[in-house]
Amino acid sequence: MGRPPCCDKVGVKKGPWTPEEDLILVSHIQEHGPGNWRAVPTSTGLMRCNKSCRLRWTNYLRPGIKRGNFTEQEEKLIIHLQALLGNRWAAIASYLPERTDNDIKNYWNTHLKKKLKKLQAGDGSSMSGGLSCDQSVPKGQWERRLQTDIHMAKQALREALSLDKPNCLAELKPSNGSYSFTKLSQPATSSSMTPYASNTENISRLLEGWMKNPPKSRAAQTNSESTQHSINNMVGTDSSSSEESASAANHDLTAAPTMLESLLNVDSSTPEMSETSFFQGESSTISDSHMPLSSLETWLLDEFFGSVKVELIDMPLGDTTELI
DNA sequence: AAGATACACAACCGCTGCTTT
DNA sequence: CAAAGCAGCGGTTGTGTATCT
Repeated sequence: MGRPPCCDKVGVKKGPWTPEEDLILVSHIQEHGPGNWRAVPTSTGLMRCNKSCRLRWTNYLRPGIKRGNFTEQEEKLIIHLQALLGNRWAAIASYLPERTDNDIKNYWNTHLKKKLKKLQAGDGSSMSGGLSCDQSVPKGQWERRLQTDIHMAKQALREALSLDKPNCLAELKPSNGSYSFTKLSQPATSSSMTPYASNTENISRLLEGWMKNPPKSRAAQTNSESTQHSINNMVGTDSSSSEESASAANHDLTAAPTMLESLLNVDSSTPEMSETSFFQGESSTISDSHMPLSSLETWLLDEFFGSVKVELIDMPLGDTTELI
């Protein structure tokens, strides 16, 4: 026999989440962690099915989610990954830790699809950066080759980023006329911080957040935005400010190592704790969903370090080859 | 100003693989 | 081992907002 049913469909609420529901859900997750979704509706009293609770958390309430304004680099990465992986949005999202699969999927369907169509109609070339998957190679052989490649690429990336310590990011800094990578301390959104404060404290902070963010015209969005804002306050992140900085510094060189670091964390055997795996119960799909992609990593190296070289090319900074 | 249409995105639906009993 | 549930994923829909006519 199987398990008892998780929730009956009778009396289950549907539609947009209210701030109150968000609050209840977040409070529950603060206490118990994001897992055992089956128990969430019953223990919280939420008239939602566990699936809805899980989706609301993973797609909206989870800390560290960046919303809106995809950067050019993110766009390129998505296009490239989509070309490689197809519509495996969860796998694609695992390369963009701050974006949800739903977000990426929506962005693809509403923006990138059209953009690509337009471009392809224009000159026949794709935006994927000229990546070529050797389809003639038999699948098994191709995968084995990729396994070897990914190992080598990871090693090279580790060396390039000097990631000998966990939870360290690399930053590109000018030094004596040339650029070099130096380690950064972990940003506030990372797993080094305490994700949840005490329950009552957070509830009051949430409410405080709503008081400071009066409703705008778009009710549903306002609710969600203010909740997210409050939750980010609560957990020590601020998506709006990080969003601002992200869009303002489209060519922010620190973004590349961050993304590349997430690549390095793909290996589940690494001691680093990724954002995803940090949350107990939130099963990390990274190792499962990642196809070994040597070409991807090569492309990332080209894309980010290559662009660094391009950006620096006009500066009298000396040899940039040490970046790689 | 009002209706029509397009757009953006949150949420739901249904399927699949894995886990539990 | 089989049956049933769980969790995750991708596709699709619904709804609010913006823009156009």
